[in-house]
Amino acid sequence: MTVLWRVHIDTRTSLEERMATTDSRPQTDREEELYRIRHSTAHVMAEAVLRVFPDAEFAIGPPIENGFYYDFRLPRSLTPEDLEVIEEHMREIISGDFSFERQVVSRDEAKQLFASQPFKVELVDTIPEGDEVSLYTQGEFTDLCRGPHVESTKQLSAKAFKLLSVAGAYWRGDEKQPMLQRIYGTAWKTPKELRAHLDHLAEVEKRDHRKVGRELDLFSTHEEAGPGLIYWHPKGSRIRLAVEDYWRDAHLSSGYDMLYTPHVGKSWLWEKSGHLDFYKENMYAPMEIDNAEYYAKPMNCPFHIMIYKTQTRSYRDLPLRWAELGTVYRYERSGVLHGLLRVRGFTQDDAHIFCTPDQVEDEILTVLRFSLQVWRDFGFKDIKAYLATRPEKSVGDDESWSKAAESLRKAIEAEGLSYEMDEGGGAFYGPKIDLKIKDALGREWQMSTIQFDFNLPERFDMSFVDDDGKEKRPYMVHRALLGSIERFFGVLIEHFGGAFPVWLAPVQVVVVPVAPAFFEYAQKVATELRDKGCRVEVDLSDARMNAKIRNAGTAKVPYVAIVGEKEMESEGVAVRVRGGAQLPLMTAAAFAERVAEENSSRTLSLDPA
RNA sequence: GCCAUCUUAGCUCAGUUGGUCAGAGCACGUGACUUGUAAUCUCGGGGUCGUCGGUUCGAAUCCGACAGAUGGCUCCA
Repeated sequence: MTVLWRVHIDTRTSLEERMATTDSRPQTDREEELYRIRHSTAHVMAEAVLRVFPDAEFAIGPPIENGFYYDFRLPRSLTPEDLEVIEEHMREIISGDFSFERQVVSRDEAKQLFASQPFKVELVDTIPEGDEVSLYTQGEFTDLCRGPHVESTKQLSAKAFKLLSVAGAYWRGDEKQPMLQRIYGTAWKTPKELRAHLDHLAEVEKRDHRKVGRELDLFSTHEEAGPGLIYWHPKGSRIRLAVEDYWRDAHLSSGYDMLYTPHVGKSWLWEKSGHLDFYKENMYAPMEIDNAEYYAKPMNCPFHIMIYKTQTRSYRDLPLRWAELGTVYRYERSGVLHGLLRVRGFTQDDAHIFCTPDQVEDEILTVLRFSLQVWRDFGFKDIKAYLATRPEKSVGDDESWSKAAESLRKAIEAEGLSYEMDEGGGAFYGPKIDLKIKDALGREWQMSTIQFDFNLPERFDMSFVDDDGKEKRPYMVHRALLGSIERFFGVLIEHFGGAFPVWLAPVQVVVVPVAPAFFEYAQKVATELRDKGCRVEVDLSDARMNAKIRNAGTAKVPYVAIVGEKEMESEGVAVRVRGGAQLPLMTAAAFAERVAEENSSRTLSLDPA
């Protein structure tokens, strides 16, 4: 309720949260088995912790995606060395072949048993009336637990788990509650699966956009100049330009108009919109100009509405589709900032659609279809929708809500998208569709959002004149496809691991002369490529050819055009494709043609064929 | 914001118990070499060891505060 329109939250998959939170049992046999393994490994870890810290107080320890965690209150902070000791104890316990014994007790018995465990006592009281209170015991450790577990520790593998990290976590996730220490671990059926998972984690680390961004000289942040604010370097900016050029073209040819609006607005605007009531804690402090308070904008919507209201709008004018790459500033708590994915200043690829109630269904379908096309063009094919409906506290009448939600559902089904319902998960001002996009490493990212707004048109008293001559309230839909350009860039970097397709690559071709004698010809080739619109660099340094090729490879440049005696004679180029493949000798003109074609068709793969 | 960890040259990192410990590789500059598909060699410049304060004869090293970064923190048997 405190948030009017946020697309910039929940940077990463909520899969983990869902597994940890929902009551849903695992779907498949394999999931069921892993669930038991992880849950049981968590108990084994708790027993190991108990051995090291006899005074430990235990909170909760559920299985999560790929692993498990357990929260404790301990007499001192854990160190990485502690994890090794705990792991050692765990291996010992696992090899001990202890069985997991289930036992049902009364609430009073449970409370007595856990007299020295305040968190457990609290948990007993949260078990719904009528549910059994069950305990699981293995070895010297007994836990209040719903189960299920493996039958015995011998069904766990001492070589298929690993403790990964220590983190702080509030008891019951409430920042007013005590801070506990959480140990995260991963557990699998076999050592091979564990290795595969650890390899996956290594790959994720390798592709980290913060690392790749520095290596490829794409962007930076500066603590002296303010955290969470992104500096786009020339190469990063070049990629952004390619993204924005595409974005603009796609919007213009899909019936959108473009807007530019100010970066700040007087307090009147934010009072009117309600942001100062509901969103103030996320806004930058006001600056005073001529005795008035101005705020840096956290959202673009009020500005677009101002433009809407400059004229009396007729039903004949609608729908209006207004898009803006609007840069907004939001105060994010210091602990949540993360590279490009969670920042304090960012550019939304924002749009607002104003339409009549009759047009809503078509508009929603069109905007959904459009966003799917955009994602496919960037090489993301695995997309899932989440349809969020009316929460308890909300504005607007029932009819509008159900009509809006219905149009969202119809659009999803018309596009054949798989989707999940998020009942009551809509914003207070309207239902929405969120799209989650899976990247090359199988991670889900929440990027696009399509949201109805029954609040702002009311607050700003927006209207259009209908065919019966009466003034009516237009429907307003917010939508962002890429979300924020910064965050999209971060995901893009990790999706491609920095090896961008030609149409996005900041440098598409590096021309490498084999010796200074061919510098002139190399420049001629570069000019020919440049004339065809290719982004090309010539390496005229006095480094050796091998070093030049290596540098281009490290920079993940798609093509290296090598020129020497043979090429000069035939006006050709010897092209090496990123990854090492070699194209057949071709003329410089033919190569330029090829790159230009890949550029304009936004080819994603780099096939030598 | 809260918990933990971290902060040494542009980057990646060494620096044993506080006492020539301010180092290496890459990058950068210089000179030589003039090369056919992932690193040629030479020499050189560069850091008040995040900031401020404290302990000590002496601090990159120990203590505290602050800043930033990193891993986490809705509900949760």
